[in-house]
Amino acid sequence: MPHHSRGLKDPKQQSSEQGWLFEVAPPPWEGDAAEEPLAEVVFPSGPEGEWTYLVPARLAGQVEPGRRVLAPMGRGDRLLIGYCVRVEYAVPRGKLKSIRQVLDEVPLVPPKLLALTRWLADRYLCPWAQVLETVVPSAVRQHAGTRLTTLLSVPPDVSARLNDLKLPAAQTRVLRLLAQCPQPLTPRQLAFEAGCTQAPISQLRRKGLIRAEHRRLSRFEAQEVPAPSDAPHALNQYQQAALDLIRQAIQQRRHEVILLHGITGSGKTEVYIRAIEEVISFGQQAIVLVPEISLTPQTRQRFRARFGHVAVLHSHLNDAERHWQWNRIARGEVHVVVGARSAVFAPTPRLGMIVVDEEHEGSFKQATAPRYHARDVALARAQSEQVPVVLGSATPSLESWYRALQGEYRLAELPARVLDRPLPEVRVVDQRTQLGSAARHGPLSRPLDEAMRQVLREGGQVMLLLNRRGYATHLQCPYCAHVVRCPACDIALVHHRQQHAALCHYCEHTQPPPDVCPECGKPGIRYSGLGTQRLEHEVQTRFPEYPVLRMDRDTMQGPGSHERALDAFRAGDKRILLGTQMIAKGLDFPDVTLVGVVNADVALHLPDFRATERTFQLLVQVAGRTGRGDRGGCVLIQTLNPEHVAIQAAVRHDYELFARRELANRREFNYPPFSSQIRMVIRGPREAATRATADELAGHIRAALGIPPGSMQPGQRAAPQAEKQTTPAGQAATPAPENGREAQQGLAGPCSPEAAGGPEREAATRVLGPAPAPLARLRGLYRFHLLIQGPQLEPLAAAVRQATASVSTPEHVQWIVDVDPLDML
DNA sequence: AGCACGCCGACT
DNA sequence: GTCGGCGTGCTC
Repeated sequence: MPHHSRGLKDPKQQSSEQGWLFEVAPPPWEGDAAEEPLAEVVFPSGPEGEWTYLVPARLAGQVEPGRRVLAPMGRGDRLLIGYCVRVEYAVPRGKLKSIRQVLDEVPLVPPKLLALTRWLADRYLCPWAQVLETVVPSAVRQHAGTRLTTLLSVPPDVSARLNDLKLPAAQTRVLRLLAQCPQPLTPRQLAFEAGCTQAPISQLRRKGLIRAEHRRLSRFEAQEVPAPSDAPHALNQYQQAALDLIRQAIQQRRHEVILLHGITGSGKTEVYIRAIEEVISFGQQAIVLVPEISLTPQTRQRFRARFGHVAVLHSHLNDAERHWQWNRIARGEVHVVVGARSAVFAPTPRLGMIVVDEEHEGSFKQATAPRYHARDVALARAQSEQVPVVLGSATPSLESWYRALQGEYRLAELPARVLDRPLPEVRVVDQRTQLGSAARHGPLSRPLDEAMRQVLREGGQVMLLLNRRGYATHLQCPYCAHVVRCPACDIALVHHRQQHAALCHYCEHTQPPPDVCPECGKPGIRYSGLGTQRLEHEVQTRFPEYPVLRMDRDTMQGPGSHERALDAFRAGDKRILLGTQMIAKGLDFPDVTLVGVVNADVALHLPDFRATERTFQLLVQVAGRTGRGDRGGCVLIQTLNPEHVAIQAAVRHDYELFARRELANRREFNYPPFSSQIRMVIRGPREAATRATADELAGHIRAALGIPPGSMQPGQRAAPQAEKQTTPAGQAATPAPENGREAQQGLAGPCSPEAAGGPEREAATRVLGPAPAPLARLRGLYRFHLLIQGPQLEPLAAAVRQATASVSTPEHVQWIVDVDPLDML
């Protein structure tokens, strides 16, 4: 039976039931004579599902849930590594094979985490074993940094008759030395101490006078420099109120979700730290999830300065370190675990709280199977362990915000910055009126240019955000309008002047930039579309006296490059910092008194219903980089859409305005949080076969959901967000959904009073597509996608399970299933 | 995932 | 007459 057919429900729909994550196994003492221990095993590389094996007597105590085993599979009894997920006492049914060997000395996954992995497999529609392989770091599976060692000791009965034994001199010396030793020794150590070779030791072992045991010991020595300690910062009234709310939940040992909505610079971290202190005082541990990008040395220092026993799980740990940290955490030696996405699986024995900082960040969603969202996993884990969760953000995701409005989460607001610093003034530069002077002013409008000059004259620093890397974002022939595209990906190549190459941002394809049109052969290809490289060039030309620092994926390659760049900016060697969104998040430079957004519209018109949300979040985050010192700050946003709600709300620092408007939009189109979604991408080397598989899958899913084929509900569009800026010849353009009607209606448009809290209207269940994905070809593969949408997730999931089980994939066609997709490209 | 069985075409 | 193509199905 496939493991997922048992239908564990979404925790949110089942919050009243306790213990929903746990399996009940009959206690061993209730079994009758014919019953014996049977192990349920799942295989990461092997057939899907759970397989039952006999536990031979010699392994009786060793086979337990969470430990890996070697088990025979198939006619040839090929030995496979599998995870034991359950041991039951039952009468064996049919002919069963036996476990051959146990691979781990202790469970790699403790019982509570094991239950969580099962929940993940159900929720994200992937094999249980695949989840286990994700949750347990490979360093732990490989026992990295440990060595199997022999430890020698003298049994007590031998110690007692030590004087009665008649032995050769060397053996007597060895035995007496070892008997005196408080700890067991390795053969090597013993030989060294006794000043002899291995021979007398071997003799003693053969005679049974020395007992040998084999243990896996860590060879890893931690060498952490103690961080300078840091005193608590004083809390303002809002921070105190938020902390009180969290502490209540901690003290009452109650599961509760607290959404901490705090504007940039409002001191959210200090609230987390105080709450964690409370957790530690109860002898429990806390997990803090942060986006990978904010796992900087500064963040590490901050936590290490306030807590003695912190494990910071960052991406530069080596295998031995990672394994050592995992064991430390599992032994309960760590009070606080700080890490990115995967830290949600930290094996803390007594979890007291989970904090998800910047909970709106898309990097919490894993891009490969299992495509989990760490925030949602945190919610599930916290519920099963009955502990509070704190979700913190200046711009909460609309999913979280909506739940807070519905009363599912408690809302704590930090509406003021620490030390009562004001928020920066945000001004819009309407580039529609600047068009005539664009040639003279290039990427920097006159107001931005003047503001920069003034700030630099006064000794301040400037940050410029441009969320596109490269020099020119497209290469186009002015005669035949041909745009140079990636041969494998059907996406425009970006010119990188430093590498002197045209390259594809999706597959790393690189080619020399053409100087004649590859289509019509005429010379003079136009390099247009502004990227960070060209911006750097223009700014440097315009401000020759101030060296410019550029941060994007191209300049931040080597280890430590990030840190070095930020140190240079902090020291004031560089006065102008420009870059992609990697400069927008979390940085704290008190001398930055001007932030310029060079083009706020970059992400605004992508074919994705979250485009407005992403733009608003980015603007608020980058605006928050200024005004953090005594000198105040100012933000200039260049845009062609000054009336757009994302920009207007950012100008006013008004999250609630944005949320109200965008929630109304989501409700109208039944997008999340008013519906659940599953996206499927079907890809393959041949277009026709790929499309056929997508059609077949869609047919099965529609049938399973009871949707007649070809039916179109009112308001349904033929394709899920399938608009491309450019449509290749022969490919039918599909009608596009408006990803933000706000674009047209602006703030003057209608806004229904019940927009964010009105009565629930049942959203129709529908299947959009198949249609070519916005990235219709990637790395040489054609891509089609389906969007399955409905009021509840579980029926959609059931339909997808049914369909994927009954459709077979022809010739290299693959599909992926993405539950709660964040990315629609 | 691997491995066998199975049912049709070109070789000794 | 066999060797071998890889389509379907089973593995505790």
